[in-house]
Amino acid sequence: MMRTHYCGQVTETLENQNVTISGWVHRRRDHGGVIFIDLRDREGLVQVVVNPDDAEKFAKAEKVRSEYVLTVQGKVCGRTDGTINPKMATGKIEIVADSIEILSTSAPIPFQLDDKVISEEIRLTYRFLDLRRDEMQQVLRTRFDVTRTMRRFLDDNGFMDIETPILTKSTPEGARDYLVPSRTHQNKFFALPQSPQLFKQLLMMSGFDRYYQITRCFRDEDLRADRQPEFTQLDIETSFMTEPEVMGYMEKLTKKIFGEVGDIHFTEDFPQITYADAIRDYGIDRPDLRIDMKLVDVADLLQNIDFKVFAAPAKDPKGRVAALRVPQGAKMTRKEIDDYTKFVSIYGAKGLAYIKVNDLSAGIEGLQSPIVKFFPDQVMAIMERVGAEDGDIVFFGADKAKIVNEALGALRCKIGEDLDMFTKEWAPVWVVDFPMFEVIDEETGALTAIHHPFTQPKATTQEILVHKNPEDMLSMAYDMVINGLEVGGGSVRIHDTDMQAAVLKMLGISDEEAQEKFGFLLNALKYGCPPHAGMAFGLDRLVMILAKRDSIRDVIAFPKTQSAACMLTEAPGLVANDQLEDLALRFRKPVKDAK
RNA sequence: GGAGUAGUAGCUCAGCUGGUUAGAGUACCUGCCUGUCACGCAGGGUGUCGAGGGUUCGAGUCCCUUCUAUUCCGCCA
Repeated sequence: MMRTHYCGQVTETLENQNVTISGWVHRRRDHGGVIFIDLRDREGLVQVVVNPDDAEKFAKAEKVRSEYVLTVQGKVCGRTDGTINPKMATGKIEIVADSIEILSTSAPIPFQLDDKVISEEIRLTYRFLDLRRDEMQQVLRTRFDVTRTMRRFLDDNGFMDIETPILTKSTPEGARDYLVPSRTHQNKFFALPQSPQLFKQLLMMSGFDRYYQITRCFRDEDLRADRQPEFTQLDIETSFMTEPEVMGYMEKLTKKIFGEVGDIHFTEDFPQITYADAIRDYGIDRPDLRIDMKLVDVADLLQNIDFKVFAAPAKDPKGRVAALRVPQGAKMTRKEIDDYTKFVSIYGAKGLAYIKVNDLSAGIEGLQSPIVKFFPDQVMAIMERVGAEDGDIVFFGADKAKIVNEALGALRCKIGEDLDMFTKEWAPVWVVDFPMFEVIDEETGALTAIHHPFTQPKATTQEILVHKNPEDMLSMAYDMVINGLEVGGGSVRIHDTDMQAAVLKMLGISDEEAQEKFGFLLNALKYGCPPHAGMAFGLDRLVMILAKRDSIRDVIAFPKTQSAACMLTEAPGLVANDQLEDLALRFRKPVKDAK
């Protein structure tokens, strides 16, 4: 027998019993006449004592090194006063070894498991060792707790887990697809799913009412701390449910996950904010509501001043002039302001004007700023509108609305973080009333769907077709945002052939293309489609915030690097020529060399 | 595609304005040690300074190119 108990579970309740434990040597302390071995398994550590009463056993203990794998048989003994280790869960006892078996030796490992800093490059190259670290063991356990809670909730509420294909069809719009060449259909390709979107809609048409799946999705786009080329979604779809009903279920599920896994209890309904309000107040469609600051429009006050930097965007219908008041920010140094100026330049902002509020009662004399001289008559009205108080600093953004929103929106979070302006630990919010379309080409007016082309607009089919400003049309889409992170999104889907055709038409997708790319869906719509709606949660992101990590790489067992490579397996790799021949593929010059 | 940061011993890092034989902690190896728990003590080995090129009497240090990791912009319904 190799194990009667997990190392971490041998406690004083087992005193005087004989146990067999197996695990890794976490540390060995050799005192010459007695050897201590901390043995580790997934449940924790326990101290093994090896006495020199048996030469063979002792010789083995002397040979043992870190990360050897052992089976130890011995008696659980209470420790005497003074040798108890209160830092260990098993510190009141130790196992006095009767026998030791070395199951596997280990070369010295490239880093120590309790090193506080290890470069990510090394961690990912030796991920199997990195995952031995307690931190990573905990994170993966949290991840499992989350999926288990999800499954329980959904099972209890009549949802069915149904699998959908991984080898599927490339669809237009959206992200770049990962492609898989077909051997049996040469020169044709499968695509890995960006999400099971169309399949889950088809399942609704098949009558499976309430579906869920914890499934992998693939998008061949550049990576970020919260974006991997393959990531996991909790995918959900329901039939015959209204928008509020679906959102209600999703909110309940979310509360359950946070409650059970994180001991974080959201007692109130998640607030809802419209997309338009989110952009106006926070400059972004996934506001971090832990920070109280808001953007304030001041364009109307500045249209007729001589200061072109402000006046021009103030008059431009596509421009925006907004202020961000930072309470007690006037103590910022010149260098800090310069750094923030540099920060907003990332988003295309050409500058970052500011006014330090030293003494409001002194009027304009009490303001310190390089720009007040350009609009002395308006400045006090602006101070009043933003609610300025002594000791504040007010930043200004003036440009195209998109630039102002992104720059001040990002600045808001950055300053909130730098000055530790968080007013609460958790801030969930629903963002609703997304626009249906977005203009992607100013010249041609070409549209793209903000959510996806199967989202139901808040309009009739007729209205869709004759809408003069399609970019003003709203959709029945909703995002769940927690602490400024989009953790999930969904929508009510189109369940009517004509409406779907109308939306595709607005998107400039021809009948032929629509037929070729998702004719199967359009066809299915003809045969009795229930009203349906759903949502997808980003599992990695949920786990990331629950585990308080800054990157989803930390909550994925084997993640990819920023260049979408796996440091452990060295994927992607070359393949044999035969394999290419089977697929009727051959190399051409890499795009880089061809230039 | 673009901007920033980093790359020196197995690991984490120091190495200033260019100057002799590149250091520290830790790991590792050897010896000693019967109560440690990051055990202790003594001793020991150690490097393609990411790679390539250049400037210089001389480059870890300066310049150029490049690779890798990472953060962000673009991109990601």
